Amino acid sequence: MNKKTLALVGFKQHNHGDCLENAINTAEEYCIKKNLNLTPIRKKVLELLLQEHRALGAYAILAILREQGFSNQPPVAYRALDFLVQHGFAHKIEKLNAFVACSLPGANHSPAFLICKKCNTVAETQSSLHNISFNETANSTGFQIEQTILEAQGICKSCIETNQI
Amino acid sequence: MNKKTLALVGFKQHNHGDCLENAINTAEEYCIKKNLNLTPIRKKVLELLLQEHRALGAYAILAILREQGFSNQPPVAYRALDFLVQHGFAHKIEKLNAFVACSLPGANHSPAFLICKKCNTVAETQSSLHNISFNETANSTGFQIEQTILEAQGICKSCIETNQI
DNA sequence: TTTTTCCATGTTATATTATTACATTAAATG
DNA sequence: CATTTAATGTAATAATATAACATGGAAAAA
Repeated sequence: MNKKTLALVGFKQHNHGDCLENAINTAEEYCIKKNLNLTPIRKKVLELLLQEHRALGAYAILAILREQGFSNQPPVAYRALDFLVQHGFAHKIEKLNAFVACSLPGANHSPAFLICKKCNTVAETQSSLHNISFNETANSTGFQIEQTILEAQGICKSCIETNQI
Repeated sequence: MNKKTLALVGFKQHNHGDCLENAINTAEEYCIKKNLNLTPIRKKVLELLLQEHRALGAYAILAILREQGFSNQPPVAYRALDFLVQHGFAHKIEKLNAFVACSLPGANHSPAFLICKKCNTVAETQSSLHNISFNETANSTGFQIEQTILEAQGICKSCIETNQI
């Protein structure tokens, strides 16, 4: 139904079939190595997220799960998402109360996101490259950072260009 | 009830009575100058937020409003908060789905926050000082940023010290 | 001055997001 | 085989947020 072969990662064109397949393989290998249990539900949710380079709400995911025969109670989605987020396969976009697949799996990252308001694409980059000075400010007050959220909302290049026609 | 005279701004001690009074005065002057309507509800909500250097949820605010004789339907709180956020008197902390008074009023800022998980204090600093390289990354892909969210969660100095006893 | 418009608020209803608590099942461990 | 543990099923509800329409009152227009 959503079998695009070309989409956008960070607003860059790429072969989306490969992108998805690679990500799933990486996740599976990682889970084997770390002795994590990538159950059918968890894998399915990861696949759903990977099909989009957009954030999906828990209830959107739940609706798709139901179509595919899984139970459709909220905890089903939230538990799978918790697992994926906890192990770095997905991220929560706080601004949207929604979730995206991780685009930089394995990276020991604190991610940063660009969220396009027009097409809803979410692009991921490394926050650690950006927030050095923020960390320094925090440190200088003795504050110990555990998690940093960096999200920018705006309009992506392609939407700007499309609108200008 | 919550009449502390000493509290923390950005984890720094200060006279909180003055802090609150100054902020209200600044807001009132700004509203006169800009021809904005700082109605009783809006002013009350701003005062409630200013009394804390913590984030308050809309429903916590609503409960206090009710105690003080205002209507207690959700839109009452959300409208006041919308006004305050829109004009820079308050900010939404996305991570908490809650709101804080602006600590740097007037500054043409994009704010950044340090959120202490122990005491719930929220300290505000200027994001523009930090996210330059993030902006550059965005610009280089042609993405036009409209709003940047920068929030760090962790433990503040005072809570670290307290716990170590 | 009257009328109209606009803005703020009141109110009802409902949508959306998230969690708690307990039951059941299946796999892993002893 | 018995026991423990992890994952899932299920019901109920909590917490956050918005839509839609009614009312009131002040300012602007007539």
